[in-house]
Formats: sequence, structure tokens, C-alpha cells
Amino acid sequence: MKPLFHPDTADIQLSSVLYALSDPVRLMMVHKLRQNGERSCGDIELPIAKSTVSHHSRTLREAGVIRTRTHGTQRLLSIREEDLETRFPGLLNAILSSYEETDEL
Amino acid sequence: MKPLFHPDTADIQLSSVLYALSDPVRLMMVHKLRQNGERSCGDIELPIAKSTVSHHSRTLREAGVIRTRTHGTQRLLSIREEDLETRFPGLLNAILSSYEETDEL
DNA sequence: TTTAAAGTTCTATGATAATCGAACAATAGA
DNA sequence: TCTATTGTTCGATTATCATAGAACTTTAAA
Repeated sequence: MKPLFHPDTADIQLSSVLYALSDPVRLMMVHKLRQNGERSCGDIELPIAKSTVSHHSRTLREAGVIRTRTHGTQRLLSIREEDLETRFPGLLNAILSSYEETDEL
Repeated sequence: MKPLFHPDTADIQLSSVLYALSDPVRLMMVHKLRQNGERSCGDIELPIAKSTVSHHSRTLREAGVIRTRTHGTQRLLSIREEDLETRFPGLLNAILSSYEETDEL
């Protein structure tokens, strides 16, 4: 199995994180991951093709927002909450709180 | 003089704000505006052509991040801090604090 | 060893965007 | 009124991206 690239915490770029979270689909993915905890790609209900989910997962992973680990044929996604808090204190919570307070659910 | 469009506070979209701030040039613009207060386009030192600055100003304005007012031949830009705080409490500060703490200056 | 399940990668497409230079518009000042 | 200043808009270019379907890979299960 090919190892998946995850940036080191110190290498996570603010603009990359903001970009990753500026897409409504990806924002919804991250919101659901925080609400429900670690989930496989398929368990996150999304109105798009699975190849598109895969693409978004990769964008979030390469930006340093989520972690992906392999479990059987599944890929389990989770938010890198501690790493993000270390790198950008308060940022993730401010974004997801804003998301939850508005009508973008 | 053509009136410039500014979205109402309630119409500001989170994903649009995140997208607007995900570009390094625009992030720098907003950082400098908060550091120095209201400034004209030309007073914000940027390593890009003035037509490009104008384009970025428009993106920030239409996303609801900045306000633009006319003063003579100048356009004065300022951050919509109160509106953003009303709409997305803590968001702008979390983003700009993150920016200032990292090496992206 | 087949078969099924879960994702990824490839290819293609249509849309959007970052950039610049040139032309244009509006205003202030000489 | 002419001119300089400030910024916008237009046109073109180049690049990136969101999307989907098809083919492929990997693993688990029958």
C-alpha cells in the first residue's frame, strides 16, 4: 500500500488550510468529521461521485487538515485537531463555529 | 461614480470569506489594513501590477471582507471588522493572529 | 480462487482565477 | 482647459480546479 503524504505540523500553511476549507463540500466533510469523529470516505454522506470525494479528501489531507489511515479496504479520515491547534490556535474552532452558526449546513 | 457593491452583513458567506483570505496576496493586504488602518490601494505595498491589486480588492470587497469608499481619485480600503465580528465571531482575529504568528509575513 | 467492496488514479471537460499591459474614467490641481 | 494621478475595466494568457465516469488496486470474504 502506497504511503499517503501528510505534511508535518510545522509545514502546514495557513493559506492552504483556508483554501481547503473554502469549498462548501470540504467544509461539510470537516464539519461532519468533527461532529461524528473518525469516519470512512463512504460513511460521509455527500451528494457527489466517489472519485470526487477522493479528490476532496486528498486536498484536505495535503493541506494538513485531516489524517487518513488505512483499515482493510477502507480509508478512515479524521481531523488533525491537535496539530492544527498547535499550529494555528483557535482557528479551526472559529471556522467550524462560524459554519455551524450560519445557514450553510 | 459607479456605486461599488458591498454585500449586506447577513449575506456574507463563510466559504467566500475563507476563499478570499486563502490567497497570500489578499491575506497580506488584509493584514496590512488591520495593522495600519484605512489605506488607499496604492499605499499598500505589493509586488504586483496595479490592475492585479484592483482585482484582489474587488474579490475582498465582494466577499464582504473589506469596504471601499471613494475619496477624490483614491479608493480607501478598510476591513469590515464589526460586520465580520457580528457575522462570524472570532473568525477574523483567529485568521490574522495565525497569519502573524507564522512565517507568512 | 472468485467475487465483492472501498477507494484511487486516469482522462476529459467546463469553469474559474491570477496575472499583466493597454485603454479608459474620474478627479484634483495647475 | 490641460495634465497628472488614481484606480477600474478589458483582453489575453496560463494555470488550477471541481466534477464525473471508467479502469485499476487492494483487501476481505465466500
